[in-house]
Amino acid sequence: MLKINRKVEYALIALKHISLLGGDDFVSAKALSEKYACPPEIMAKVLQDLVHAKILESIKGAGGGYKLIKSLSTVNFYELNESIIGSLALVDCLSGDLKICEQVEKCNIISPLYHLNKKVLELFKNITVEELVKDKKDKKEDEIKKNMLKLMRAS
Amino acid sequence: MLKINRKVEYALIALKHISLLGGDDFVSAKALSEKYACPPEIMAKVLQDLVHAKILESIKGAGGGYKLIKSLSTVNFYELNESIIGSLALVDCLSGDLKICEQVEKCNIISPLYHLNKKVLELFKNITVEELVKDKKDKKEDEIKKNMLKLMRAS
DNA sequence: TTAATTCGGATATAAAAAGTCCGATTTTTT
DNA sequence: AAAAAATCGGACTTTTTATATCCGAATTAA
Repeated sequence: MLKINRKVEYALIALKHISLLGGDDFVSAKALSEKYACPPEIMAKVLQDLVHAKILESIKGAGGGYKLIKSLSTVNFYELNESIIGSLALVDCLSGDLKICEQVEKCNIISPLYHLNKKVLELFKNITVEELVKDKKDKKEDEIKKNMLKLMRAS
Repeated sequence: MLKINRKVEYALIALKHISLLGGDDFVSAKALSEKYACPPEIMAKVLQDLVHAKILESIKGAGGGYKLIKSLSTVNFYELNESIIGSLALVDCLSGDLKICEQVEKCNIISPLYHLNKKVLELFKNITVEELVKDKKDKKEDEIKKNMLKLMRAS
């Protein structure tokens, strides 16, 4: 519940890698999937989505791959999500896809949810992807990784 | 994606109804489920969760039901979610349940996601359930309902 | 004693997310 | 010319999560 999509995580991971590369270097889906231990097909699809969104450019064929063609300071987290999974919303009746909800007529909480939904989306819109892939280590990161590794050893 | 849980919606719907009732009136799960067109068993479970969270009090037996025992101004939306579905997080590795993530060691985006996650949860913590069930009609609500009904007729 | 209710566990169904597979195309390298 | 390394995109399968249902027990008012 409230989870962001795994593909969006892969996108951030890939964009961080690619943005650190810089220049005219191309990186392939395969290389990224190996480096970050995720399924190559999914990484490939995510990168394709980013091409469609004009965030990356692709070169086909042997030696091909992807490079950045848009400054990540001009892409916000809301847009990134939309590029990959489509419409975002806390509840279906507020999503762009307008799924039918049988409860509408009886529903007594539409309006407050609309405002809450708006706030969350605004939060996402106010965070650039650049900020999310910025290369800053902090204690939090080490702490989280440490705890996770401990947990994994224990199980 | 990013959806809040349907049970939480039922909880809000029920709490709004119950808070408008006021006083010492009890309302049953069955009555609520009929009024708001949702499955009675689910409404019942949600109400039980709210009893466990000491937001409602229940009276068993014929003529029994639920009433409010806590001011909704003292319950925030984060707590409401936790009462009903447990730990909230944008990604599993940041949830209280600490699910194992095979990518941890390779992951290069933990820290920014930690901060984003914190912001969203803080947004939820800063909204009281009282605000969410406040009885204010606005144009948005009418607009949304109108669009939804049009959509339903069209299909 | 019966009917209406809460309570809680178990299970089933449906929907969504995540992952896999396949075949086509493009381009470089041999 | 052929082979290898890539992107591309559709279809499909599997897994997980969310939603819903079912059942039986306990409680209490009528």
